[in-house]
Amino acid sequence: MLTERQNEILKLIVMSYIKLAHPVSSNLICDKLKCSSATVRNEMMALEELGYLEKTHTSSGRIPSEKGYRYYVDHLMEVKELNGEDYQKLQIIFDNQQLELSDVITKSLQIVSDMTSYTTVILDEKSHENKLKEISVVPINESEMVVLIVTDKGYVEHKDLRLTGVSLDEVKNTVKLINDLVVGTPIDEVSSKLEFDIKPIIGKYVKQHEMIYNAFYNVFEDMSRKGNNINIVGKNNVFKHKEFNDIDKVQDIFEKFDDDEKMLSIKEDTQNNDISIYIGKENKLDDDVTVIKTNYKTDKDNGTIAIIGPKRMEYSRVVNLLDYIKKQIER
Amino acid sequence: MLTERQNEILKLIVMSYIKLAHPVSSNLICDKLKCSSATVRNEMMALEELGYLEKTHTSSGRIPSEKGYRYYVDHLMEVKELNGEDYQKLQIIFDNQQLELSDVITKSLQIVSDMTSYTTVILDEKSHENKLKEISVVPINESEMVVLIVTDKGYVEHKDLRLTGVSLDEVKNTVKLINDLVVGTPIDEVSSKLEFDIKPIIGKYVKQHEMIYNAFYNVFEDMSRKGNNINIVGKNNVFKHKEFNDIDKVQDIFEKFDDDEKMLSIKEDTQNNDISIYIGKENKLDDDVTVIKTNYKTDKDNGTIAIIGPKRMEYSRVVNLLDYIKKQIER
DNA sequence: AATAGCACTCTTTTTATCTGATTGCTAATA
DNA sequence: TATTAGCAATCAGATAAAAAGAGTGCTATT
Repeated sequence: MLTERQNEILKLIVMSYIKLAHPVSSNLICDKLKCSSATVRNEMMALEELGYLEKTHTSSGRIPSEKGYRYYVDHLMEVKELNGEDYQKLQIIFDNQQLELSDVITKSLQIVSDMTSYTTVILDEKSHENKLKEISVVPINESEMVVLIVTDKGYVEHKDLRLTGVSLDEVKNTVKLINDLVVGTPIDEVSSKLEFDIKPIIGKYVKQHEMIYNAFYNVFEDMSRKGNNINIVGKNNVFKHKEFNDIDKVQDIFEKFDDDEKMLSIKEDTQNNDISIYIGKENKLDDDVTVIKTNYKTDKDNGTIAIIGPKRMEYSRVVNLLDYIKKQIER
Repeated sequence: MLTERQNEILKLIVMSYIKLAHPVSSNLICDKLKCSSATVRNEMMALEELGYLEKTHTSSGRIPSEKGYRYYVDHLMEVKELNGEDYQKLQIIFDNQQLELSDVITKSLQIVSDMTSYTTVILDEKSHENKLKEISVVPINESEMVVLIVTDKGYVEHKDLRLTGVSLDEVKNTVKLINDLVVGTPIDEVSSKLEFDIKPIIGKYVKQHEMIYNAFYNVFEDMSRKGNNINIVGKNNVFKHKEFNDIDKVQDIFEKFDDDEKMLSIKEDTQNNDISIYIGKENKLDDDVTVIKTNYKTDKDNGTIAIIGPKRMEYSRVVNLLDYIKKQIER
């Protein structure tokens, strides 16, 4: 257990380092505390021994270790109200009744990205709870048509189909058959339902059934596979932080941004609905960053929004922002 | 006018620099030419005086100037066949009959990006020649519905509509009205046609006409504005070239990639249908890169594909690749 | 327990030196 | 006259040494 003064010093060091990105010296701290630099040094030594602080070299000031950030976040950070300016800028988006939900999410995170200089991520998963609402077909010319699929949550998917030597009527018959039998099925179950319910009987109603059946089967297979959406906003903000002042580091993180598997790992591991913070090695993305995320759930879809920045992050501000956005989009 | 030997030397220098990314010395050249390094030096001096070569410092070897690259491209470059490996890798995509055209384009450029380590761009403009084919509406719940718009070229757009206090029948009446009167109209003319043909008479058929009219008007306005699509593949390849070994340069080009106006400027300025090459200052994107582009035109849509790389680019290979892709997608 | 003082450590910056690549020029050669 | 050999001059880049500055850790003192 840390003493009151150690808490105070650790807090000051974390806050100073977040702000100035420079190892913190005993002198800087003793100005704000009514004691001498030597005393602060003694305490710093203790904090380092306990693993909350680190040095960049023998005679440098101290920087927080990951354990230090974690302790700060868990015990020292003051969670205040969302600051006024941040609030106002976001409110412009939330007040706009015109926007669709997905636009609201994207735009609000765009704004957060701009305001904070961090990178934001939206991970949403469309497919899971969507049920097939309606399929329709629009012919384009003799051999081509567009298949439109709408789910009960308003999610739309479309696909070009090229079928030679098949009459439009036959396709329409198939669509009618599917609409009659499969509407209401969760979309990732449609293709298997197609296989067991439609395939055996389609021959009765449709002549060129094999070709048409295959085409639709593929459309639904594609669709259920397409579920995951990754939207990364403000990648270029990476350049603004001195921990990425090295071209190899930048390349590394950019390649991770493009690695879907890595990015999807952000979704994992949250049981609760709160805001979670993963500092450095605590996240699977990159040891040099902190990921702060939360899940959201609306009647249309659910997903995860996350903010990625250096470990030296404005924790309290980001938590406030995420919390506010989550509440607004769930409203 | 350059002498035969000067042509030969310039060509060797450009080719060597493209390959090795290192200023070319007189020695390197005289190995391949039956004359001494002193002779080569004299010629190099002449070529520099004429503006085809540059030095990085007083006693460095020579590198091609932009004028040098331009001369190489116009007069010295041998345009051979597409190389076998490049051909084969692309052919896998073009042979895949399953893929939609837009996927073929994206995937083939993805492959080019991977093979060459350059960045590729697809700029396509959907709206211009598309004519409205069919509008339909799928209700989601009492107040929400999805509007689906399909054009004669198979381009699909959809939008959520929230209308409170309006019956579905009235919306369907409106859609019927629009379908009857506006189908066949180019999509960027639809909203004005709506204003002059539909607005005056809609009141007769639909009660809540104002609200519904406005909703549809907005949908079409949005749609015609959405025409331009920018798809950049292989941004991270920038890291692979030594001209971008500087973090500021990388940041600069990444910010340009995100600047739609800058990227759209790539489309401009081509009258003909050939392949165009813009070296350094010749392009509006960035003085440090070369942009090689061509327009394509299919029955579905038309657009521009481009390859962006350092000025020290494998010109002949890239031209071959672009040419081949263009021909394949226009087939 | 807290502090003042000071030697010590290590980074950063500056300056100097050396090495190697390559040129431009001059004089000799074919 | 065109080509070449030879050589001093130039400059980037690597390596080393020196100086300056920031901040610590320890010891002795309050």
